[in-house]
Amino acid sequence: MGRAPCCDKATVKKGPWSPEEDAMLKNYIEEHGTGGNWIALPHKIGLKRCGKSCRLRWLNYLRPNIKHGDFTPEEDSIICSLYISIGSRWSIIAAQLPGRTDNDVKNYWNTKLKKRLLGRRKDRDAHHRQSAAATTSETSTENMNDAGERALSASAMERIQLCMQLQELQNPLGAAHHNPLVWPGCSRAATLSNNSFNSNRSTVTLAEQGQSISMNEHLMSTQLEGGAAMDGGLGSPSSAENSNVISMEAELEELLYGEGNRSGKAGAVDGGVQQGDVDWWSYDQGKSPAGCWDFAPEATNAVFQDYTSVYDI
DNA sequence: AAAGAACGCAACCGCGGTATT
DNA sequence: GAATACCGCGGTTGCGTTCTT
Repeated sequence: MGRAPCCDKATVKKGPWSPEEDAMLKNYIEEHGTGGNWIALPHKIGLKRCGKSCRLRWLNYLRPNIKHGDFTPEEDSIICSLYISIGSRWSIIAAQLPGRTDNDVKNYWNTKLKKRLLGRRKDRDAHHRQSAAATTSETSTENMNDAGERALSASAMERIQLCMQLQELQNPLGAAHHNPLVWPGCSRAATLSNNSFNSNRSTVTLAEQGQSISMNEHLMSTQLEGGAAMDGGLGSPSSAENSNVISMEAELEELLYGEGNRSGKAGAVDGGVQQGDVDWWSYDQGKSPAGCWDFAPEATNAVFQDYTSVYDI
């Protein structure tokens, strides 16, 4: 037995809001506040809208100081950094971007940033399918990996891919072959994979405060659950650790805009994937052992194990 | 110029968490 | 402790706009 609906769907209006409805809602809230009860609000105003719809409209559109469009490179960097560390926690990510709503950030990620970073996936998948069809000698290990990949959510897959890209950038010589993936800001993963955590510690510039803090400190401060991603924040990093802290921003910048565009990244924002961007899906195995899905199956398994352990999939 | 495809964004839906009774 | 109601979130959908053929 499901929960009773919050409103009568037969009498409630749906679809785009009219300027009149916007004005009614805005005027009422500015004068009286929400009253702590969104469900009752539309009745008080005389709107034929669901309370949830009113709340969404207010938070995403009518609220003062809302910014729309034109995400800055700094905002791009923050979104990517946080997405890699905490996944699709849009409300938390949006909280670091003054004037941005979670819906805005989510849409921006889905329509722009994800494509910019992972846009090669379709081509790569098509190529992979062709290769698979051309040969009947797939190993059982490979099949297991395919199943493992399918078992992960799209979000998890994206985060794995992004982390691998970052690791590749940080360690182009392929040492990552011996260093299973470490999630930025996650010492538990580092422990599980017997790896150094320091080189992957992220630094996020908080646009609102104009200061830089480590991703771990940041995540602790955002009161995320005491799970995996937060463990890296336990205790203060030693001076040795501090000396090894590498800002993720530069790497993200490179991923987002390509090395050739780092100085002119603003222009690249609107251009999508361009020549010079990191060609993630075209990496071959010899060139990038840990930087793509083609690397050794045992490494893939380690990645999945780490990931599923840490994120409790 | 027209048709279809792709894109971008606003809005909706359903679920989990939490407060209240 | 159970039931209920609401809030807030993330995923998804629908539709208008823009681009491509």
